[in-house]
Amino acid sequence: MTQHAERVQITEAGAYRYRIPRHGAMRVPGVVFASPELLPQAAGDQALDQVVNVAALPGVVGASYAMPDVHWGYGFPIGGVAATDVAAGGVVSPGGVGFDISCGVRLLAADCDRAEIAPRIGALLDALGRRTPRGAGRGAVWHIGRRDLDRVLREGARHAVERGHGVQRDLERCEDGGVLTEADPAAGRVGDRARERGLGQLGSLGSGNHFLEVQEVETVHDEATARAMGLVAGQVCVMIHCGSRGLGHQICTDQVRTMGRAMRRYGIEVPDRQLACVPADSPEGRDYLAAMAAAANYARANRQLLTESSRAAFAETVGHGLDLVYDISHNLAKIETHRVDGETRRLCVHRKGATRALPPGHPELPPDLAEAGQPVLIPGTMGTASYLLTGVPDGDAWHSTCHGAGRVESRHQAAREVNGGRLRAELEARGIAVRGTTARGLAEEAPGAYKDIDAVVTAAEGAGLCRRVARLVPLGVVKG
DNA sequence: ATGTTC
Repeated sequence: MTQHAERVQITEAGAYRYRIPRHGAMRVPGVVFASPELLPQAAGDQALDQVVNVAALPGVVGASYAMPDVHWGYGFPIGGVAATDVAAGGVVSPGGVGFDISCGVRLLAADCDRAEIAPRIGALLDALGRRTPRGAGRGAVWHIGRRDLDRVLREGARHAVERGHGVQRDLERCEDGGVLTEADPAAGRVGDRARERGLGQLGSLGSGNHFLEVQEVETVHDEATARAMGLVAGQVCVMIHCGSRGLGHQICTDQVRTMGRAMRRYGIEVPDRQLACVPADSPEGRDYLAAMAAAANYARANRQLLTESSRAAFAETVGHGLDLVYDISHNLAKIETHRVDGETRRLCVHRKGATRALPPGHPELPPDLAEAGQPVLIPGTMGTASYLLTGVPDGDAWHSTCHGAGRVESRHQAAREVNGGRLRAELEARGIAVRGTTARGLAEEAPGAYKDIDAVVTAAEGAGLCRRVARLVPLGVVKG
């Protein structure tokens, strides 16, 4: 029997902004950035209940935030952002990062326009498909031993580049330079099972909503910023959306198990056991963050290897190169410094299905992007648009914005309503080349199962979280 | 998301 929670009470609080006043165990209010249409409304959708639950985490400051693409997730909503004050016993929660640790997006810019590659798009997609292991399970392009895997976990994309998989400039265009140096995959943090799964999947795409797309810059909203990021209208790009595969999933599973036990020792109570958490500055909290960083490094190395596969496919079919625009995660907890009530505080910022969006002038930007701001990469649904955004001064929610379209139908529901073969034919008829894995996999990712990406970005921009730079549309898609 | 149910 299903028991439906009482509807969460929300009030309008400005442009594309709703507020959930504090009640019950909430330590801070909830803030939801959305239009009326984007608010979770399906019966049984408990995303807003999850926003309320997150507001009860020990040490949480500001608000429990939800982005316009928010939907139900494990403990935390996907599209949720919450920060805790580390020095005040603020917690870290694996549920606030998600199972696909450091899942993220990479955008590559080709030195050619659509017309130039149009005659060879089929051959290009064939080559990309052939070189990109995808779907559930094994499939690596870089076969390494345990010692090298340990270096991947410690050094991320930097290690891949050191071993010849990429160029130095790639690292300059990765968040954190492609490596979280606090990673520590010591035994007890990253187990044998996680390592075993990771060894067989380096350079693979995965499944679900992960994809590799050849895209065209369809609309440039801000020419100067787009140019500073290396993009002009009509240009061909590659967008890669994937994460830490089975390794990240296994690390999350293992950490959630141990954290559930540790939580009781700290006397922490949470409204949902999926919000298991411990103080970020505790032995168990530091263990989680070190293991999470190792998984994040794997994800960044993985995207680096997928980049090299794409470069090889472009070189052999169309004879063009690919420059990295940026690589950004949307599933991560980060220790960051922010102003809270007039004081500088160290916060553990959880972004789960939410993207960091640094404004122009932020000290963490690479020098050649200092004036433009951080490229914020928003993958849309298969067959629809994707966006390049940037951060804004005084960006809300600790400089965060949306991460994608946001699912509104379950995979099961989508698969029941859509015929994968027909969907593929429709995409091909619209000129979008498709290299999929299974018909069911395609059906589960049908555009109708997601919110409208244009509406999500309009809400994120309207709420003052980010600014549009360019809109990209697919020419061909390789689906996991 | 995930060797799609340890």
